[in-house]
This record gives sequence, C-alpha cells and structure tokens, in this order.
Amino acid sequence: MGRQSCCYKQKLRKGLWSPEEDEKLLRHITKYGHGCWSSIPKQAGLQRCGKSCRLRWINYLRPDLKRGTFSQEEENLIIELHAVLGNRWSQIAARLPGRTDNEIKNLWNSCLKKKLKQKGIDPVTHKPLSEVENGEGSGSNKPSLVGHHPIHQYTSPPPPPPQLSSNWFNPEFPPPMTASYGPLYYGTTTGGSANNSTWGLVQTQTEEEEEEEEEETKWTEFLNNPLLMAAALQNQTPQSYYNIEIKSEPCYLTNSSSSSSNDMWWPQTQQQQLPLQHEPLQNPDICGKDMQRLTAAAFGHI
DNA sequence: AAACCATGCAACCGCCAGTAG
DNA sequence: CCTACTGGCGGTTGCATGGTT
Repeated sequence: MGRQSCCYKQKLRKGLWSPEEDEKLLRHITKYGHGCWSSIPKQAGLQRCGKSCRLRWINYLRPDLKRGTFSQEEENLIIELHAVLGNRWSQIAARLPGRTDNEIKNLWNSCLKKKLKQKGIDPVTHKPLSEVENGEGSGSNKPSLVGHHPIHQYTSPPPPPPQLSSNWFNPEFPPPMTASYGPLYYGTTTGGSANNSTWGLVQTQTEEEEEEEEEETKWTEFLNNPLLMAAALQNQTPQSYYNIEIKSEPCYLTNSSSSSSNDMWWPQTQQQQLPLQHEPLQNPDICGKDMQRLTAAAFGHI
C-alpha cells in the first residue's frame, strides 16, 4: 500500500508486453547478454524497469523454455518435490528443464492442489486429509515440517514404502487409510541399483511418541551440528535427495574473461543442464540457503 | 446473443539477502 | 558498520479466454 513500485516512480510501462518490446529485449540480450538488469531497459530502448525485463526474459523469452502442457511425469515430480521443498518454486523449477518457477507455481495453485484434494491428500502437508483434520487441535503446536523435512529421513530411509511416485494418480491412490502416513521421504532401496531410488510416504509410528520426541531432538542436534550434517551429505549417492540442490541457474553468461560475442550467454542445452540421474551431487540442499550455510560451515567455509 | 462464471496465465508487488561503496 | 542498490523469490492480482446458463 504505502510505497509505489519502481515502475511508478520512473513512469515506466506496466502490463502485458507487446511483440515489439519482446523483440527489443530479445535482440538486446541475444546480442549483449543481460549483464546488469537495471541498465537493460535504457540500453534496449524499453520503457520498463529492469525487474520487469528480467521477469519477461526468464518466464517467456528464454530460448530454452519448454512451452505447452505439463506431462504426467512432470506433474508427479512437482508433487514429489513440493512434498520435500514446500513452496520453493525456484528450486522445484531447477529440477524441471525448460520450466519456470512461475509456471510451476501457477500449475500448482490452479491444478495440482485440486487434484491432490480430490485424492484426499492435503496439498500443504501431503498427508491424508483425514489425518490432517484429526491432527488439528490434538495439542501439537509443532511447526509444520513441510519443506523442512528432517534430513535423516533421506539419509536413512525406512523400508520401501507401499506406494511409489508413479502411483500418485493411480485410481488406487491414495492407499487405504489403515495406516497413518507421515511425510514423504526419498530413499534408495538397499541392494538394488541406483535406479531403485524411490519416493514414498513414511509410515509413522504414532504410538511411539517418546521416540518421536527423541527423533526431534536428534534433528535439532543435527541442524545445529554442521559436522553431523556434512558427514551425512558425504555419504549420499548422487541419487539421494533427488539431487535437490541450490537453484542451478542455467549458465547464460560465461566467464567474462573468455566471453566472445558468440559464446557469452546462450543457455546450456537441456542435457547439459540437468539430467536428474547423471548430474553429480554438488550442492545438496534440502532446506535451501540455510542448509547451504550450514554445510559451508561444516566444511570450514564460514 | 448476452451475461455471468471459472480458469489459466502473465505480470506486479513487496520482502529479503548479498554486495559495493 | 551503514546505506543504497540489485537480483531473486514467493505471494498475489488482474486480465483474457472459454464454458455455462
């Protein structure tokens, strides 16, 4: 309410982009790279703010964007990643080549949420709705762990769950409510190939509340002890964590020292960018920046 | 045919973190 | 240290479009 946007202050254009504006921006970035976004509008002859240009480029003009409807696999992946990352759209988008965080966010809000509800799953907690309803007012004032799932669930997965990722929209999903299901976990089945890594629901042991409390203490300890975390991270296979990492922006700008007019910014191919199964684990990141800081601390970078 | 409604999507807003001066 | 600036992110809004009454 209080303050005006940058566009207002500078009397800049707002609203939908015209094809002419698109062309100007595209031509400019193609030729010079984006460099400093705030200076782009001037250089490109646009009556827009830098932020607006950046958004337009990222969400619409980028040449590596995959337009069109989401495949079933993509939808499933988004749901699975959302269970772990919560609303960290940019990190989710980093796992889906050619998709933007905005696109994914829109899909989630307009479509996937509904689908999950229809399946009886709470889109926020990813637990069965019945459980969520019952759980309310049960005296548990603990903050939701969605998007902040304890790392040990990934490093030491329980036995393979009954449901795998591809079953999200099976007619038989969700499974019969005979058991209580906790947060999603990701794990690698023992003795199998790396391809046996699966997502699934953790069966919680509601009767063991003491143990739960102990687990929570361990988790707090874990978070507060970078060395423990670092050890866990180092034990990861590339498939663990689903290769979740700090947003891996496609590299549009090469090292300025080696840049030429031809190689300065064009995006990597999708294959280079992120084949889930082949990319080595470089920046495992379950809890985003916080985790990054902690792991950095663990390795003595802080 | 017109009015109304629902939906999807593009873009804006405001906040935050990082960084340069 | 402090401040201003910038880029990035998630939440939200508003418009266009298609479907329904």
